[in-house]
Amino acid sequence: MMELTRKGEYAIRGIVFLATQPADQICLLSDIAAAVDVPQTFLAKIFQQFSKIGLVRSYRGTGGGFILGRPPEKISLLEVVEAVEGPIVPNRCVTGERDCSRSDTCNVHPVWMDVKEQIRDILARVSLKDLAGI
Amino acid sequence: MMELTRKGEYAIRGIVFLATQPADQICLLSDIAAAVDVPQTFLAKIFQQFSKIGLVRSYRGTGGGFILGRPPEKISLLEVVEAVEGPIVPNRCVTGERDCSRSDTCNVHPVWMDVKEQIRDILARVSLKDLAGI
DNA sequence: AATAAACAAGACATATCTGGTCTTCTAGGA
DNA sequence: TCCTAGAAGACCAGATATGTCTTGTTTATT
Repeated sequence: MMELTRKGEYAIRGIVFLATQPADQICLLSDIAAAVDVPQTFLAKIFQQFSKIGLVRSYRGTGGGFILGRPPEKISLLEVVEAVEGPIVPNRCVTGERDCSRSDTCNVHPVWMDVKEQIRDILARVSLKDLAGI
Repeated sequence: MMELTRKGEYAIRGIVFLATQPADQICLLSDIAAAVDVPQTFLAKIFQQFSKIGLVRSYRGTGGGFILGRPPEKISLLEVVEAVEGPIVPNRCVTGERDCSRSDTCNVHPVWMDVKEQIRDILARVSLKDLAGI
């Protein structure tokens, strides 16, 4: 359980690769996909999600492609993962204040809250710079 | 992401309820299912998994039912969760030594190892006694 | 021994999620 | 005006999640 999906795995591989490239170099999606061994059309979806929240910047047309939206030390693994997998929510109770009729009496609740915070902490502390090994 | 399935949620609810009952009281599956609001047939499957690894003990025939396999303070939340959801494995690399061709060069690997250990630590520290609020 | 109460086990059904593909559209450069 | 490259969304197959149903097997009771 608690497994990252392929989408999340591909997302990390793709953006970490981008972080290894020179900061001003616009990378072709096809090159990224080939480099990290991910189906190009699938990676396209992922990078579109990145683009919407500014993790990467996209350029269309001839000579287009992608570059990081911020310096790699300013992008955390947490952001990358949550961008494609959604917020980290170990169980339904933790989702929000809402819709857990048991949350007031549920002793499990605080345990999941703790799990959630620990995971987020760990992932937030790791940047693309760390992962790219620069 | 990282979400517990309903099966896991039901499993916890069911066995925690059992922990609130007197230690020597054999509980009917139908009573447990009703108490924690879970489909009985589904809960049956879950308790069969518990039974196989000794988390609960089952008695068949008239007057049959379930009791905890060990005192509630000797059963951790980790055991319960892993019994029905499988081992905690945040990404595929962490599975084992095997089948991650990238693991040697992959900087993400140790991060997931860390996540895995933190989650396991937290869940291992919580017992059914804690959760039952005894 | 017959019967009824309970769990065991596995086949079956359905809905949702994953992992991808395909087509069409839009933007920019040559 | 072409051609290139990303944007966006429809589409689809397979896996997984979430149950249900049927048919045992075991046990206590009468």
